[in-house]
Amino acid sequence: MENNLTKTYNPKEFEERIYHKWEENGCFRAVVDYSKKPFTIVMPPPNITGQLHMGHALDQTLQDVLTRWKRMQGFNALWLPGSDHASIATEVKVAEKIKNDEGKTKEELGREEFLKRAWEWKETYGGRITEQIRKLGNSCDWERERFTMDEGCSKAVTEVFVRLYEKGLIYRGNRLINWCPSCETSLSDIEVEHEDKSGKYYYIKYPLIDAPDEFICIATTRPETMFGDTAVAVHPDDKRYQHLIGRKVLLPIADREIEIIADEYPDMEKGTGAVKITPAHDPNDFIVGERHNLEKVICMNENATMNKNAGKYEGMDRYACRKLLVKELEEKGYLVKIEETTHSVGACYRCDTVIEPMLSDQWFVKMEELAKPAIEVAKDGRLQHVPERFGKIYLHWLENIKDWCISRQLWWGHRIPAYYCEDCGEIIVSRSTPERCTKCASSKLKQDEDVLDTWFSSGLWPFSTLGWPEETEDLKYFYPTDVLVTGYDIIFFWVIRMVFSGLEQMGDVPFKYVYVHGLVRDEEGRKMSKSLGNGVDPLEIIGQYGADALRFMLMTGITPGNDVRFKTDKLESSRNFANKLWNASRFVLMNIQGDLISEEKAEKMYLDEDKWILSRINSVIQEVTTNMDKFELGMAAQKTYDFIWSEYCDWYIEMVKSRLYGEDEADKDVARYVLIKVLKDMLKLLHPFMPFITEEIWSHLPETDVMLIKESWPEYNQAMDYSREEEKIELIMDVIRAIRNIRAEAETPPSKKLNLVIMAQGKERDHISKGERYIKALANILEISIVQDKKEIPEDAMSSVIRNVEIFITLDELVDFNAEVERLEKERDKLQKEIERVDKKLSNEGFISKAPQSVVDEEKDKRIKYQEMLEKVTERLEIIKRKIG
RNA sequence: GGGCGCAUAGCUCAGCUGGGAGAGCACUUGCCUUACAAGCAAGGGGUCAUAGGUUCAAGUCCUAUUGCGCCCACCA
Repeated sequence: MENNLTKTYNPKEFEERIYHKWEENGCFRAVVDYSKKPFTIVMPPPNITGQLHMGHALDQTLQDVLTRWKRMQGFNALWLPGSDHASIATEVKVAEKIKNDEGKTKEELGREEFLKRAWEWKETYGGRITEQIRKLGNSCDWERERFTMDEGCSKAVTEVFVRLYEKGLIYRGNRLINWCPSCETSLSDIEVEHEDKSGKYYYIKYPLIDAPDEFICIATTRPETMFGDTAVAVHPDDKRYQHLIGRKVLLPIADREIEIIADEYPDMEKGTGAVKITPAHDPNDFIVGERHNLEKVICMNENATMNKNAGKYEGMDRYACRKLLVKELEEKGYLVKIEETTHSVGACYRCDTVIEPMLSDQWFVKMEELAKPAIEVAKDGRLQHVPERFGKIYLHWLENIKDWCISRQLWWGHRIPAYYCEDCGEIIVSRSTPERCTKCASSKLKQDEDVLDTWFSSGLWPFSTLGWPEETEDLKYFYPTDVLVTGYDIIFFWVIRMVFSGLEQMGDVPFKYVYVHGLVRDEEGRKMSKSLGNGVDPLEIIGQYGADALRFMLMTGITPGNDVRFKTDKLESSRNFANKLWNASRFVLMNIQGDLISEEKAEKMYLDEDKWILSRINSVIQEVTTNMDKFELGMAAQKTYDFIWSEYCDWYIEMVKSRLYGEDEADKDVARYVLIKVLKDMLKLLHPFMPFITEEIWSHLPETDVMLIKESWPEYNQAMDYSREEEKIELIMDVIRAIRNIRAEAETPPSKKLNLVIMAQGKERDHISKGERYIKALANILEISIVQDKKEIPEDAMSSVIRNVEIFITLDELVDFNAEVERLEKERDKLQKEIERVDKKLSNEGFISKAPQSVVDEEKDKRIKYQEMLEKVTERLEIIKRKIG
């Protein structure tokens, strides 16, 4: 047993040491063991693009709290860590770095060399991230660390691709996709962020071929796409245009003939009711084009410059073209008018460039069939969202799902396992590189240049990390995982993909619960972002306040699904709490020299306050466990905090001091026993939230050979339920509070010892006499006399009523009776008000007959209690009033 | 256009299945009391957004309204 805690909590002294100790002792390791139930969480793999931010700290702390808690509960807890290659995001970063360092573009460098640099990047930043995860205290099984592009995960990706292709669920198609002209790749629908922006409506005349003086007027926000127009559509019911259907117009500038067609698509109320149809550059127009078999004319290049179909505008950027084209249209009399408008514009989620809908050959996943089982599991409860409302969002999205474009024109990622025969054009999708074309036997095969959407591999994470497609023991034992913890911002990107992938490949949900948390916002409530520069670095905070304080700050006062605000205040208060616990532990350690007595021996000698604190921690254990079961982690942390500070420190330690400093050795032994016992339970309850400080204190306590991380979670113990006796100590506490109150109001220095007279009968008298020494110590009282006769009440005293107990404090100086009257009158008024309120309730027929008996009885008891108190206060008032005339 | 969330003390937020309003910080007063000034003790401060409804009883459930925020959607 050691007792060398420093005076102030200093996390730097032990956090790193303790983490090493855990790791060295394999505390985070989880291996298949059928004697225990598994509890599995796979870590949402952080992107290797940079370093951890506060969002990660929140996300991971939640997971670590759950993991540590379940581990203590006896589960075989596996928290599997890893990182994500983050295809597009990393590629952009690496390209930037190459540009800065070497002044080269990635094309100049070449694919192979570029990938080499990307792997170097991964080594550097991946390593940095794992170090950060360690600093947070996270108890993940490092021996199982994975990367979305490691051999196993890559194998899983190929396997899934091939399987889906063979089932006809992956297809290659020439469709309209979202194109980022800056990243020069396609994007899936959810990778496009829409924002309302102000723009202009351009009304343009398209003259009729057979009647050049007549024209049809269309409205568009993107005139430059007119080079891709292949029709003008009007609604079949639109009377204005009936006579024009089937006739042809001249596409101005482009000098091409296009037909006016009838289609349900145009809205007669909007614009002119006539719409230019550009199937290669607008998703709606694409559909109309399909219906009418229209030609699809592409008028832009991949970098969003105009192509040869734009004639003299070829090579010009789309916006430059727009400007000049409008000018030309105006000059030539085609422009009718320009209106201001706001419309939704889509931008790339990585680089914020306005996306261009483009017609392109891409790979897609057919979603309808895959979505069905994913919908089912959410409906039948096999998959549950915490909080529930996210289940609705999940369902709504799945029920309206569209095919998923999975090919990306990038280099960093899983290359698509499709090969094209240069002789016959056959497409071969294969697990390994084929040697010959399966159709014409040609050996001239070329692999698809594209890579897969990064979320394709993330979607397989819960089983690819456990060894799939091999049928590993791990997979059998740990899958399905238990909880997925993630932010609401990636439900669509990630959660849904994992669910349908898991159901399709594994035949079971990838996890039973989805715990959804919010974002970490800055002190002003703004989203933390790089562009605002308002991000807070978790490592800096850990350096300043310690990992435990950061973790606790993130865990308290939060509710699932809601955003958390980063507050320095809250951080300080968490750090102060750690310090409080630290010092309480120091106090305990200073007072427990020697061996502890046995439980049997202690049990026989418990005093009231021992029973009280034991009973209280027992209740707290029960409540906190219930909260944890319901994912109410913030509430669990709060209750633990309150108990430690307001009950153990503020009351129990203070009460026990008089015993520890007293003469009775047996009494001391019991106090020591209880102090340690309760402290140990507190440390256990707090450990998931503050693992470092609790483990450090634990190591100094007697009889702690097993590390706290391996200890079992405390359980409710019927034998420790002294709740019926709690009122004994609560009465003492009330008396002490009342004395302190009087003292403060009388402005008596706390150092001044006072004499106290208490009038009490029956069991209260008994309780108080047992608690005399605490009253003396905690309220700084010199002498207490407990009386039963009114005659013994000192005349010159201040008084207060607690239940049916009256206390009187005699002061050396004369009591200011006028002030005393005022004080008592306030007390009386308050009691009268209470009685009135209770009477109103009790006189309500409905209340008496319909409210539960226990509630009614409670009110009746109150009525009696208040009445008694009121009588006493009134009587006292009369005496004083008489006295001062 | 559809959906969701929030509105509680000066600030930031808790408040689970309805039964006398809470915490942290800030504020006032007094204390360096032998674990802790990163502390101790005592206090002030709230018609729980508004209006209805259900109920014996509503911060809590229902409806509507207002304000703020978010998500989804093919508004040419």
